[in-house]
Amino acid sequence: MLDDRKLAVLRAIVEDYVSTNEPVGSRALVDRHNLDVSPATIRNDMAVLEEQGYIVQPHTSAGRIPTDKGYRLFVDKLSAIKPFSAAERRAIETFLAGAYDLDDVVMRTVRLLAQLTRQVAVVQYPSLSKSAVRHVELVPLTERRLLLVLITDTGRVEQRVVELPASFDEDSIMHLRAVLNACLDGRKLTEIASVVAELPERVEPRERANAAAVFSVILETLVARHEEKIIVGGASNLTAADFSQGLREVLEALEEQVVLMRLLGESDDQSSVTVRIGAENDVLGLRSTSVVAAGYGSADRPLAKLGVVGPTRMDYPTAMGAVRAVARYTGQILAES
Amino acid sequence: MLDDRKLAVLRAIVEDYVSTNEPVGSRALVDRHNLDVSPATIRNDMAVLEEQGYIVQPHTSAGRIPTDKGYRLFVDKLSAIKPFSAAERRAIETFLAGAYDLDDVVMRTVRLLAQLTRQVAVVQYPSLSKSAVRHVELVPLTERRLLLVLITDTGRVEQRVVELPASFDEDSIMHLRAVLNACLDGRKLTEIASVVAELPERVEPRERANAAAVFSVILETLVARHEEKIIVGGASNLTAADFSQGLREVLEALEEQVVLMRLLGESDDQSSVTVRIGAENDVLGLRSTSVVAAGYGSADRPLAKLGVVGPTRMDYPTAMGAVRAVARYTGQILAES
DNA sequence: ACTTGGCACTCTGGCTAGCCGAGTGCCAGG
DNA sequence: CCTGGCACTCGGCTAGCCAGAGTGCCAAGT
Repeated sequence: MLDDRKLAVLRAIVEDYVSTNEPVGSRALVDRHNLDVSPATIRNDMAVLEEQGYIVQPHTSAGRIPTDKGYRLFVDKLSAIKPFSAAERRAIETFLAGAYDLDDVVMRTVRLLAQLTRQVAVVQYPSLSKSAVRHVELVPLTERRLLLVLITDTGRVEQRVVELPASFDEDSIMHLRAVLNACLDGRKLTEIASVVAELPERVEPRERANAAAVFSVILETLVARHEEKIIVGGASNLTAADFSQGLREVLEALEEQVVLMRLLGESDDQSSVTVRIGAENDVLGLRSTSVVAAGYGSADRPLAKLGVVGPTRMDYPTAMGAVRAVARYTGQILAES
Repeated sequence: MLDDRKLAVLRAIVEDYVSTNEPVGSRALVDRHNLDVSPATIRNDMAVLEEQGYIVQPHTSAGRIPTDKGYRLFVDKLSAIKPFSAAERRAIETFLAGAYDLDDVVMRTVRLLAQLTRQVAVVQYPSLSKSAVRHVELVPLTERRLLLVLITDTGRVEQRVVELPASFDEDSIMHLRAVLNACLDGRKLTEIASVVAELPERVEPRERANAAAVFSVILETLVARHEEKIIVGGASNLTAADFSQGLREVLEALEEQVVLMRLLGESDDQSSVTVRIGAENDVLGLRSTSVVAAGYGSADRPLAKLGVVGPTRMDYPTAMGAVRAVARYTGQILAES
């Protein structure tokens, strides 16, 4: 259907358009890339590409620009992920290695990714549903209130206030704490539901009411609606690419945790880099953006996702390279701790 | 210097310009507000106001717009903070009351503030330096690593990884934990420095090396550089007001924690609402924005700051009203827990 | 002394017309 | 199948113009 030269033409169009942000014409193409044919030939090729929906012209007698479909073909067949040089990788590694806790790792990751790609970076905290419990702590707040603190093996710390039906004494808390730690330690959060169900038997009858309150908080807020935390950085990079449809919608979408989850979550393949182009993100308001995402974590233990969001007119090879490299190193850092 | 009518004119100019975003001329003024004088009179007044630096005209023969100095006078003398209706206050209260932990309170606050003012909202977490320790927890991670978790009375939870010089056993950790809790519980973080200095005496000699590592982490990361956490919301509201100087700078500034701290921190008066207009924020890049901020927390116990950032052309009375109301209720909610 | 109406002046913004250049599509010939 | 040529179509730029808004100043009125 499309011979080699036509594909080369498409690739050239994408590359030129990404770097210049201007519709690219037949003449410019033969000049910039060394295609050994005349502009007229290119024009014929472009006519075919347009007919097939890979490119369009904004107005009659302007150059062509790629469509979502064009970018898709480019990403799938015409480009290779740009690998990072040794120096760059070392820079990434040392930058991330300086972090002193999970919050810091995530913050550094998002900053780094934004800076490397000059796009908006999005990083999800290690998913609760994939984490295991390392420690549970109960801290008395007032007469009838406890602070439940749950620490996971990825270093994430979750806290919830528990309202108790009855007042409590130090001893019963100690006991409850011991029971919780004994039973939950090392368990994945996804397994906890069943474990907790059996717990009531293991506490004194007179403490059951309070214990039940604690258990239900664990189940409700930590397991059932396993809340995922996502942070965004580099929003100022959005101003560089002038969006056809308002910048406003994009910013709004990026403030919605739910939307972000969908953006990252949709990528099915856990290990490698996935790209969603334009309308492929069925999020209204992000129709003119692309998402490059990857999972991070060690191979045997995926933790969560991270990625960048930018205009469809994006330097995909570089972005994919950066996302892959950062995901890799972030996974490493977290595995070590 | 400025008689009553001139002040009224300035007020009218500010109000009109804020609502229309267009330079306001003498005719429009007499029409919209019921000043019982002719446009010519207004023109004379405006000439004086311009000479004194309260207003300028963007080009010859356009209307006038207020200068920073003009807004300053308006805020100080010509406007009253717009109080919220009972219904509005009730809405705020119920919205905030639904929160179930500190993170949630802060998140709701920032959302609420952004929505009420249609500006960018900025909320600082309860300041560590003003918090007291409620509980300290040590969780073993690996052979040589501990996770130090510190819970404050404002519900804030801080965590740090501690690298130990020697391996440890369960007992020594238990002991250290007990010592820490006994000595630090209830202490303000600012007092801790002196307390920690005396601690080494209270641990067994053979545990001193590890204990010292823990102490130094407490001092370094929690006390010395008492890190303040700030979150931002409603950035999409920036797109409404088209900034003279790039939106980019503003977004960049809002991503810098340090800058945000300065913005909020500068306000000296703890209790009431303070306003910084344009160049009064000596942050480069925020020269064309104003900051309306207030402290929150109960009267006897200030916790931190919150506020909104918007174009100098801002509805100050409403913004001040919203900031005051939200600060008040957030303070209340946190005092209760 | 302040206010007022009148008047001349100065801009900006929008509109139109016209030109240039870039780029295309098509066609006939190699 | 490629190529050069050619007519055609637009977008963007410039120039010129007009209308409208707004001002500053002045002389007269209260």
